[in-house]
Amino acid sequence: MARGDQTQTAVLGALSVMPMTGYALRSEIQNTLGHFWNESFGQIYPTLAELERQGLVERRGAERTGSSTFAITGDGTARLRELLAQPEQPARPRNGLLLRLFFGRQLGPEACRDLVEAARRRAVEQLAHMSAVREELRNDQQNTADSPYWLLTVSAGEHAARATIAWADETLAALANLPAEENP
Amino acid sequence: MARGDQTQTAVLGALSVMPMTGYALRSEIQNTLGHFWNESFGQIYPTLAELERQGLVERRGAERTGSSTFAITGDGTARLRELLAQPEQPARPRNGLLLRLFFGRQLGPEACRDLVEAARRRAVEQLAHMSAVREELRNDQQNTADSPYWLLTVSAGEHAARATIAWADETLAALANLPAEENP
DNA sequence: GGGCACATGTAAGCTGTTACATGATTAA
DNA sequence: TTAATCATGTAACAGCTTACATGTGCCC
Repeated sequence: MARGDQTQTAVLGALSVMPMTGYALRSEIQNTLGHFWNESFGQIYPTLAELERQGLVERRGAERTGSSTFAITGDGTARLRELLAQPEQPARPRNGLLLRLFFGRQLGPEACRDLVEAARRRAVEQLAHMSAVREELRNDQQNTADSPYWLLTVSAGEHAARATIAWADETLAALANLPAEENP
Repeated sequence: MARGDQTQTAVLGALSVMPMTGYALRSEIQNTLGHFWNESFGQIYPTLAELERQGLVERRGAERTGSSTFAITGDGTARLRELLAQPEQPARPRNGLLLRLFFGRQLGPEACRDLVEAARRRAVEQLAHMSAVREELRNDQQNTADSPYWLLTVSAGEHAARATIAWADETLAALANLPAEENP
């Protein structure tokens, strides 16, 4: 699966749930897929244009007013299934926190502690966000066929956040026992 | 912190542990930072050239034979500390597994199960790899000043892997109770 | 002498972000 | 009427991968 196809997958997938504008697409992806996916306008609009050219989505509503809704077509749904069945594109990891900690000797234990505390705070926030999404899903009577799958990704976010919190607590305890770096 | 600087951080950081060739740099980054960081030759060599130009690293050994060792300079160490102190560059998440699961209704429960099982296997492998690294660190009498920090990143990898395994087991149980998608 | 690991580098090209330009609609 | 939000798009650029070109040293 070429990299660019992953954006097509995300866009077609979101439109398979409901038709919406490019702008709404961005918000939805940010709010709902935010903890594991990301797309910017610079990708969404060209991708929509390309998908329209291929007949995989349809533009509805007045183009002249500058606001149009996109809907997935039958071909689009078929293409989506094809794309989803392709092997995952392994993401290249780039964790700035762990990079800094790895060279923490140069940075010193106090700065490391600050970084870990910040990471812990972000994880706690994420946990709260996941709870909110879970609640939303419970109260939403639409999309009952999709929601079991959505909950799987929420659960993944919760597990990851809890793991981060547990690790941060351990790490803070370990850092407290480390000597301050004597800057040579 | 501009994005390109992150590669400089990784390169300077690795050279702060010990001098080595560009080739060795790549191997070290892949083996030791592999679970949270990534650099390719296409970045490493230009970065080394740029760092040399700025006097942050020194090239030692016969250039003509095609094999030279790079060592960090005093200025390089200062620069490294400066870079490490910069705020983290938030990585844009792109998790192909969760993207597929989110649209799992289109993909069907069986294909989802295969994906989750594959992810579980990868996590089990990662856990084994982390154990091996831990063992290596225990037996290594060099770098005793750095190793406490290295262990923090190993621990992060272990927590993440265990969280993935726990999530995968829950998810597989949940998927077993889902009806197969009737393809319309 | 053949193959493999070590070693250095470049160039093409893709992916993705950011900043900008533009305008409609809505609420204060 | 002004500001915010909704909405669409483009262009420049940064970042990174991949493939290629090239050569050495060592072991079998």
